[in-house]
Amino acid sequence: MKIYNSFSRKKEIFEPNNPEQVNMYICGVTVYDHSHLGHALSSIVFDVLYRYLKYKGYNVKKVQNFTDIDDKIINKAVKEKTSSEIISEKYIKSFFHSMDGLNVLRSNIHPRATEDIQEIINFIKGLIDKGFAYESFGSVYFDVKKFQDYGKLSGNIYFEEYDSSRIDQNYNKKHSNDFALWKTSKDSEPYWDSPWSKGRPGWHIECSAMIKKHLGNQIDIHGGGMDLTFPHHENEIAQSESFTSKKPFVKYWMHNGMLRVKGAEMSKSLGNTYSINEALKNFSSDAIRLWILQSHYRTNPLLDLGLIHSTEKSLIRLRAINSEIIFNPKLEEMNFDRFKKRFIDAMDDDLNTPKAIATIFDLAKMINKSTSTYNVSEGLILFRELSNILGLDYKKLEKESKIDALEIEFMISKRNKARQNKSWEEADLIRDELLSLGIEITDTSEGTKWK
RNA sequence: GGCGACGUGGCCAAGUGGUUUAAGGCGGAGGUCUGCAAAACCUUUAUUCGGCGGUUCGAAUCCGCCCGUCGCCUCCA
Repeated sequence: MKIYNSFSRKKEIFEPNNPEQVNMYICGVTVYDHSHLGHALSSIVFDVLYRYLKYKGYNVKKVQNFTDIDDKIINKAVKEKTSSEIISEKYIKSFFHSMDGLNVLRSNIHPRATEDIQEIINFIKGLIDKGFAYESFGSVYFDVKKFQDYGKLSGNIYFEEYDSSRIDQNYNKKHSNDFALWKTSKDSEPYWDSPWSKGRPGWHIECSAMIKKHLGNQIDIHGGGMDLTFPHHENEIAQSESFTSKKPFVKYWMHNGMLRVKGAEMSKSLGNTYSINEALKNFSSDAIRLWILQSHYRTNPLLDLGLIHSTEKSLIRLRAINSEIIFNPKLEEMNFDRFKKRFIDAMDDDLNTPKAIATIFDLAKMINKSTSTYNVSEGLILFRELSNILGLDYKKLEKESKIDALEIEFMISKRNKARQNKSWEEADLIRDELLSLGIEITDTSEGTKWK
């Protein structure tokens, strides 16, 4: 299997540090709002990676954090006259609701920054002891100039010359590009006791501390959005490699592309977001997953609800394969191995899900056209096996029916009477009426079906 | 200013030197089936890959120039 490593900027053969065990860490969300479709993109991509690695026989340990203490959470709590715990708890629940709705498997561990404060403090202490960090007015900063490799992931070395006006002059940092490990708290802000001040952790340190605690000094895969490459992931490398002296901290860096909305990145600060929970009211999880996975994960797709809608249509055929195909054991068995090979070859090539999906559509077509001449049971098993890797479960979008089943059956029998009398106009009228209620009628040799 | 990506049919999107005169999805056209539909299946829908040069026996795929679009560099998946 090959994976594109953002660090080397090349596709590399995937060989975990331990041949049977894969340790992966995915940057989670800051919980101050509902998760949006950009988060769905990232979560689905790494969910598929997780499922595929397990399919390939690895033991996989996946950890995804929650940043549950941060300026934005505090601001929101102030605005809503409540505590940051209540805010973060609310949006963690919302996150899980969204992820369950998208059929994203839970990670093995979902650590929260506030639950690992002691590890974070110990980590910072270690960095100070080793000379990589310094205290300043109760806050602690990482001394970027002490870490020779700074910039090796992102290539951003001379960024301090970019725009010094962006640096908050109130911080007492040695260099503009030093970043906070510990922030002293102001006024009524939440705080934890530390050797330096009552305060809270900086953003980047939690990931370093949690990775060390839950996965060890060196991990196989670290994933997240491209927007995190700098400064977040650059800073993680600086912290972790300085603390443990083990290099590389991460063997494979994976970054998904950013979902765009009419040219701009979808982002909470731009206010152009579309929440996952909202999307799930209008589209099935399969449609959202297929739409996302039909583009390669390193591209920046444009959000277009019409495209998700057309994906929903393409699912009709796949759902029918999953639920309606009847195979005949008396017929000669058909071999479908070539589809499996195509699928695996595609996924082995840096998760080429568009190609993998094309294989599933071709497999579906082959099953459909062969049912009367061959036993397609193995094709069906394979179809479900491959679909599962992509997290497609073929459940329909649950919409509350405005009409109950008995009434539908009554209308259908009424229509069939009309059909027997060859009163086609009346029959079509009833069909249209049912359609307007969201009920689709299909006349088959075994009678009329509806869904 | 620095780092980087991309430009493929009406739309979305794979493919990155020869089995590709370009996969798959949506949409369009015709057909089988049907009372008519729907679904399914069959046929069809880019001699062409932003433009111009070059390398090569051979390029959408490599190189150069030009045009255009976009991402990151600041909290963000």
